[in-house]
Amino acid sequence: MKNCTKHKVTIEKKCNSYVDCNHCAMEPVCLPIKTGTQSITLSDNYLSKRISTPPNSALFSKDEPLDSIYAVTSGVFKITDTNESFEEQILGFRFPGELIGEDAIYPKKYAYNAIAIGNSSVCKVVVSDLMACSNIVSDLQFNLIELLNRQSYISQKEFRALISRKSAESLLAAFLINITQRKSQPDHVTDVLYLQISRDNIANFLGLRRETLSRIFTKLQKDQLIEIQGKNIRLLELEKLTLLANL
Amino acid sequence: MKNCTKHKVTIEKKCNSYVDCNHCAMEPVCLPIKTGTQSITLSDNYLSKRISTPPNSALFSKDEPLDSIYAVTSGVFKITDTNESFEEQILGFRFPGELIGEDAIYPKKYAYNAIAIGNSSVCKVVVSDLMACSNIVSDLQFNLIELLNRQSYISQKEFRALISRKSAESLLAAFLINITQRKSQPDHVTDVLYLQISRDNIANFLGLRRETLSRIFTKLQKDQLIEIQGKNIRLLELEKLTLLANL
DNA sequence: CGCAATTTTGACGTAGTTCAACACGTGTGG
DNA sequence: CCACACGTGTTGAACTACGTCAAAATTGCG
Repeated sequence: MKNCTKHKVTIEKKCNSYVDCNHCAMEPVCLPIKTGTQSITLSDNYLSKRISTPPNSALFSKDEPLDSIYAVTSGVFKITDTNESFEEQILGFRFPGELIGEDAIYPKKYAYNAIAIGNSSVCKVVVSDLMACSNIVSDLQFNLIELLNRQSYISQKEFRALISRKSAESLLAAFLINITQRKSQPDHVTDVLYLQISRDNIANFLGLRRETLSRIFTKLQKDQLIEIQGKNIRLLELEKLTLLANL
Repeated sequence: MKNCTKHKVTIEKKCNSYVDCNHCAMEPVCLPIKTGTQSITLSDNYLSKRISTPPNSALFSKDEPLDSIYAVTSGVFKITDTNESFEEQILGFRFPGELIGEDAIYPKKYAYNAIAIGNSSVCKVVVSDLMACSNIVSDLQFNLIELLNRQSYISQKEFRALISRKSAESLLAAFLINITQRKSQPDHVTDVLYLQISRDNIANFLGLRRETLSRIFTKLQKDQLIEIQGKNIRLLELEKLTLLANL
């Protein structure tokens, strides 16, 4: 647990979206260890360990054997694959409080690349250690199941915004809403987004050309639905945007 | 376990894609119970129970509280949601050997509707029973984690074929390949598909108009990549189709 | 400052949509 | 048995949203 918090202050200065252990996706796994009487030492020794990741650095790459599961604590990560033409294909993003690599348990190797966007940080949990712990601490295994399901839920939601060949306008609206919800802390919902993600990355993810995305951005601004200042975006009409997102 | 197999013969006659327990997604959960000395009776009493589902019947509906997880044993199911315009939106399909509803553990309610296409059948596992068992049988919980991850892996693969705004041709190629892989038993890969799924459902899932889909189907046939006889489709050039699927 | 990377704007082409008609099979009722 | 409706699938012609290519504008960084 110590490891989860010791770098908190320095990172908060750089990036407003740091999450502490209370808002961390890994909490259900860390928590029983923290409170359980039998295994406090396990956690302190190795269960979760903070790692800082510079911009564009890979947490892991596709097809590498599963080693650890990560929880984002600050910054943003992109989940990518490389297509036959060796172009990057962005499959999703991961924000603070969300997991990365948790879906590699089945084929025991990572299904995608995980790359930091900007300065980011994660808590790393070595899977073999986690499994070893889960044999000792009875609560932990069920928490783990819930935890994996929660991330699966988030990923599915992110994904659903994409399908069904909506118009580019709907796609972007859905994307903005999805991002806003995920970046908002449960206590206070923000309507101002700092999008660390570049237009190119958004366009890639949405399956649009950068030019098209740019036009849609300016159209939404012209229609008074959003206000753009570089990477800062204010959602002016959340209801209208939601309507637009659903076609 | 008895429940998993007793209807086998009758169903095999109607539908060639019945899976027995050895090929069932639920096997890692059923198996330790079958072999473990302590809990044989649990399984026989209630753990898995076969249910037949007539065409267009719903296994469960979106937002219903989580009750059971299902493993498809024959037929096909579609996973759907309803958009703001009350139109059906198909999110995916589930074939024999795959799970349905397994991703509802986190918010404790189903995230979609599950509807049978044609006569189908499932093994039903009540989640509360499963959890109760998993406290008793030590192997089971870890198997469950793997099991959930496996389905998550299958779903993600199905998803990925959709994204990135490929051409309609690539979309259909990717869809056909995905379906073929999932319907093939691990021992023998088929190149002949019986598509229980209607063109309308495929078009809906791929986000295309039925007219467009029809044109693409005939184009692929004209190009000698597939051979169409109603709902039966033979993949003639698997390599070329794979190439096409990847853009 | 100055160069490179990123984002925006404009003009034109195309893939997929839209709308409309038709074809086929199946079930229903007179 | 035919007439008709209805679901499903195919085909044609005009329209449009997005892609493509090219260039300008803006941002960010050494």
